[in-house]
Amino acid sequence: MKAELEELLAQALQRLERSHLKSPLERAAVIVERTRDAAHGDFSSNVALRLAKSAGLKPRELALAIIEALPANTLLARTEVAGAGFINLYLVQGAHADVLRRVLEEGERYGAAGDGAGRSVCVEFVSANPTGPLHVGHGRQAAYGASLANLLAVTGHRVHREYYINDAGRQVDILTASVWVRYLQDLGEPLPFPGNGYRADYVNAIGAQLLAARGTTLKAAAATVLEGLPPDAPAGDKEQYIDALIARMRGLLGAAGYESVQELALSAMLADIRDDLGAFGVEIETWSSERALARAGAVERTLERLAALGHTYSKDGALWLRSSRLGDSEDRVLVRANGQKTYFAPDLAYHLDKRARGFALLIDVWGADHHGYIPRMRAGLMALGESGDCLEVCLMQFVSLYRGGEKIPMGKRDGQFVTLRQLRSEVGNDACRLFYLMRSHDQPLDFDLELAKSRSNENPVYYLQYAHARVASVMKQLAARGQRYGQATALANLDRLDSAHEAAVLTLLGRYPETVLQAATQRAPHTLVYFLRELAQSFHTWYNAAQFLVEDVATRNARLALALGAQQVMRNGLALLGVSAPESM
RNA sequence: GCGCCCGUAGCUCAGGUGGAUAGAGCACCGGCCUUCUAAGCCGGUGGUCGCAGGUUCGAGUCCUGCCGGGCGCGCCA
Repeated sequence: MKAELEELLAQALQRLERSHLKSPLERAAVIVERTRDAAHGDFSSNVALRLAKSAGLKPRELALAIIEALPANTLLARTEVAGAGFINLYLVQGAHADVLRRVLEEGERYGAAGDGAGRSVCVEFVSANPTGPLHVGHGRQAAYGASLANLLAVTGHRVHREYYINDAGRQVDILTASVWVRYLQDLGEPLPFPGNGYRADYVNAIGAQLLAARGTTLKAAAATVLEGLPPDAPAGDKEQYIDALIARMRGLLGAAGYESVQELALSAMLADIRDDLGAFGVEIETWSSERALARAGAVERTLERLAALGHTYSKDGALWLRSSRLGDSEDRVLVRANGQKTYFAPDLAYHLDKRARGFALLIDVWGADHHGYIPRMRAGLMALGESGDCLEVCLMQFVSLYRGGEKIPMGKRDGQFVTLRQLRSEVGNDACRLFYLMRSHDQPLDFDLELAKSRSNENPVYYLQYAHARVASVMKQLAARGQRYGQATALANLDRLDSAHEAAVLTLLGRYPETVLQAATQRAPHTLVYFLRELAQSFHTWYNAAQFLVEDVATRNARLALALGAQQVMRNGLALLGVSAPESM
């Protein structure tokens, strides 16, 4: 609709270009937008204001000339010049009815607008370390990533949802040792729990699982384990202690024994995470393992390629990337002096792998605390011959939990944090998803548990769902009265939808595809939430002002058609947000 | 010190590539159920858009400098 109107204006300008105007006009200057105020028509354009100077005319004069030069069309009922030189456009009545016709015809496909042109996009999100359950911060990333992926999919992109598992490195070793200590404690060994270990219930549970699976085969005496180890905190250094403990565990169990504990711990954690996301309605197509990638030699190949291209050098015994030449503030270490790779090296290999798998665009959803990491990743990709533009990072600001106005402290090591699972079971998936998506991603989120739980009018979830359920309820009432909805009758009588309330709902239905496109383009699912609130409000207002189930068959069916159209758009929008659309409440 | 994000109504926040009188929810005040679900609707109160300059027909939006808040600046992940 918008594009067609812009085309009409462009044609009018072309005519003027020949007769009135001196300098040629830029096509890009023709912009038509929805009006905020119905008194300004359905659409308006500021093109005359923008071009007045170069045309050598006053804005209002130019606007008038443009209107006179408009080609004949079937869209516009009337036009006017208003304000400083705006051109207001009023659509013919039938144009609104056509929107409803399309909604009912396209059903769940309505709103799909194909600007993506089949571009393949990999959306990587959550990617939490498998050393503990997902917490409320991950939940926000999950809701956002899933919704963004949905939006991209309906705007013509080929979307792939992915989770990167950091299943290598020191944190996983610490988890492994923590589990083993709990296991030994269960066997009665008087072993102190390491100060730097993961002290939480889930570690105890995995320890018990290990005991059930392996019996006493991994047992070692506390004295043997502790012999010669440096002191733990507070007397000593907890980092040194845990590293020594891990080394001791490897020595006592052997590589295979150690690996088997780690395997069990990782698979338990991953099972929990998969289950959690699944229950949250978040679909992941590929779980990429850092370890698997490393074992396949991808990290080594990446380092070799960087070296071959002259982007690395050695200094102080470490291997560095010349990232400062590619937009980063400084060079970055890839391999430490002790021979161990930094987190950066395998992560870069992983991103290269995604490109090799054919994704044109890599969208990463990260926590805001990782923002300093972006230039380095981009520099790494550029060093590997990729375009810096192939990576796009969406930063999620933090989530703070409140209960009754009081902030809940969150720390990962002390076991005090609130998990996503706890949050979901307390407030429900729908409230979770919507609360997570109500704010812009670069706005910190204060999540109040009591508010999200409340079944009151403070809770916006019900407001949206209620609009959907109300239509279902009307249809049930219709059936109870022994009447039926006739779509053909409805479509033949759409001119009965002549009230201001009905016009408002129709306009919103027409705006839905633009909203979806905008939300996808700006990576901003929250704009869809705001739209749906508007739609719900517009519907509730109409519902209260008019009776749907009236005697007159033509009017009744026309109104039901509009109600069903609003319900359809509400359902489509909620689906993109991952929120359910109930038939009754 | 440098970098990223933020500052809009009492509170929590929206405000596509600059546009017409700055919006919503909550809170507060007053109305609406013998009629399709009152988890709803209608009306009202409430603003120097952090401050100061600049760009132009026009700035909450763009530029510069301050002030205030959050986060990050490891051979951690």
